[in-house]
Amino acid sequence: MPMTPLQKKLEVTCHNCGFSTVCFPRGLTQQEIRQLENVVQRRKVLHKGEYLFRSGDPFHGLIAIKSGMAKLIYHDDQGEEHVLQVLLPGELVGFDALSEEKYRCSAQALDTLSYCELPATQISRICFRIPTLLNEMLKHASEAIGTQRDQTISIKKPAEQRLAAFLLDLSRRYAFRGFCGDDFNIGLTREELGNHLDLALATVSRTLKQFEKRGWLEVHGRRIRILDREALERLLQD
Amino acid sequence: MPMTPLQKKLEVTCHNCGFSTVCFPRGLTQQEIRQLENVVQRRKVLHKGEYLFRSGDPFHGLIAIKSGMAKLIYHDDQGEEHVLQVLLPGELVGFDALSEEKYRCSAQALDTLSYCELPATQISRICFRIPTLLNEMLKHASEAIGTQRDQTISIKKPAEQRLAAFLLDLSRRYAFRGFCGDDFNIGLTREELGNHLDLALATVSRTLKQFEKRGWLEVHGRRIRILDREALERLLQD
DNA sequence: CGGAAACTTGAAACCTTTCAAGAGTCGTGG
DNA sequence: CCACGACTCTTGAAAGGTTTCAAGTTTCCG
Repeated sequence: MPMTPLQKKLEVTCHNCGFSTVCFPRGLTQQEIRQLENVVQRRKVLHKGEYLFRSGDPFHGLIAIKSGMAKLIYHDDQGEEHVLQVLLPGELVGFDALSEEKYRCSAQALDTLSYCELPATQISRICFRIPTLLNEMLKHASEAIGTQRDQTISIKKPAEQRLAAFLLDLSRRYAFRGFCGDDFNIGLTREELGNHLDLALATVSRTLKQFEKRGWLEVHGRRIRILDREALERLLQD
Repeated sequence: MPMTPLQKKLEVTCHNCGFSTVCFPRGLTQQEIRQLENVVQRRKVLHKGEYLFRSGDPFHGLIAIKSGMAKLIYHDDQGEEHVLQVLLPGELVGFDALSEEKYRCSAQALDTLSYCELPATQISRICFRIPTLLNEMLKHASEAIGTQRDQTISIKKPAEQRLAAFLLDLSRRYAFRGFCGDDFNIGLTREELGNHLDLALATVSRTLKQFEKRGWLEVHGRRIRILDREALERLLQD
C-alpha cells in the first residue's frame, strides 16, 4: 500500500520518537540518528500473547519496544519457564542472543505492543559507520548484565524486600521513560510475578495485601498506586 | 630493565598463549592477533587477597585471567557482599563496567594470579581496526548476560541442585580450558560458596557431605573429585 | 450473564536457616 | 618438629520463612 505524502510525514522515525534518548539513538548526533533510522525497521504491531521472538529462533535483530509491555521468558533444561524481565516502552532486548546468533529467551507481548528492530545483518555495518553507536551497543549489553545481576541479588532477599524492590524498579523505569511512576501496570499476573521473584503465587498475593494494609500501596489487580514510596525504600535498607 | 633477545622470545604473548581460542583473541586470524597483542598489557601478577579492580574504580580495561583464580564480588546498596562469579584462567571480566565507565564489582585474587588487560582507551580503536573483534566483544558481553542469567535460574532451585549445578558448571569450564574436569579446586570457602549460591554455610557443608556419602564426590577441603557425574546430572533433571 | 481465569486466604508441611559446640586444618614461630 | 592460634569446616537441634494444598471469592471477557 503506497503512502500519501501526509502519512509519510506523520510516520514516527527515530529522530522524532519520544524515546530517542533511551533507545537505539541514545548518545547519537542528529546526523547519526538519520543514518541509523535508515536501517531500523519501524513499528511492527503484535497482539497479546504473540511473540517478538522465541527461544532457539535464529537471531534476526535487536528489538526496541515502542508501546505496550512484554515479558522475557527463559526455558531451562528441565523445561521450566522463568520470567526474567518485564519490558517497558523504550527498552531494548536481544543482546543475550549475540553470543550464539540465536535467541536464548522468548519475548511475549503482555498486551497490544509495537516495536522497532535493528536487523542482525546491519549491526556490524552500522556500528562501523557510527563509532558512537559501537560504544552505545557495548553499553546497552553492559546494562543488560547489570539488570540480570540485580535480579540475582533481589532473589536472595526476603519476600517483602523482593516485591518492594520490584515495584520501585518498575516505578523508576516508568518515570524515566516519561510515564507516571506512582500509578502503573505491572503487566504480570500474580503467578508470573511470583515466578519472576521466585515466590509462590500465594506469597505474592499475601505480601501485596500486607503493603496495602500498611497504607503503602493501592492495589487494583495489576494496577499499582504507590502511596508511601519512602516506606518501601526503608524496607530495602534493613 | 631491557630484555635480552632470549627473554623476549620466551615471553608469552597472545599468539602463543594457550588460551588464544577462548580469550580476547578468540575468532581472530593470526595477523589480527598480532595487532591485538600490541595493545594488550600482559602478565601482571597479584597475590591472594589483592584486587584486580574494586567497585567504583574508574574503568581502566577488560581483564583476562591467565593463571590462578579470582572471585567477582558485588556490594549492594545495603553494603552486603555477593559473590557473583568464580573466574578461571582464560576467562574475561569487566564487561559490566562499560555502561558507566566504572567497575560495578570488585575482583579479588583467590590465590596467586596473573592476568592480561585490554586497556579501556584502546577498546573502540582496536574494534574499529579489527571488525571481527567488534563482533567478539559483543559476543563476550552477551555471554556475560547468559552467565548472570544462569546464576539467577540456579538460585531458584533446591539446595542440592544448586550445588550440583555449580560443580558441573565449574567442571565444564575447567575442562573447556584444558584443565582436569574431574578433580579441581573450587577456590571459594564454604561461606563464600554459600553466599554465591544463596545457601547458609552449614547447608553447603551438609549437602557436600551428602554427595560424598552417596559416592558422587570425594571432598578434600576446597578440592573436589567428581566420581559419578551422571548422578549429579540426573539430580538436575528432576 | 455464565464460565474460566485470576486472586485471596487459612492451615499444615517442609526446606533451609540460625545457633551453638566441637573437630579439623593450616601456617608460623619457638 | 611440634605447639599454638586463627580460620575453616562439620554436625545436631530448634526456629522460621515460604510453600503447598485447598477452598472460596472476585474479575474479566465473550
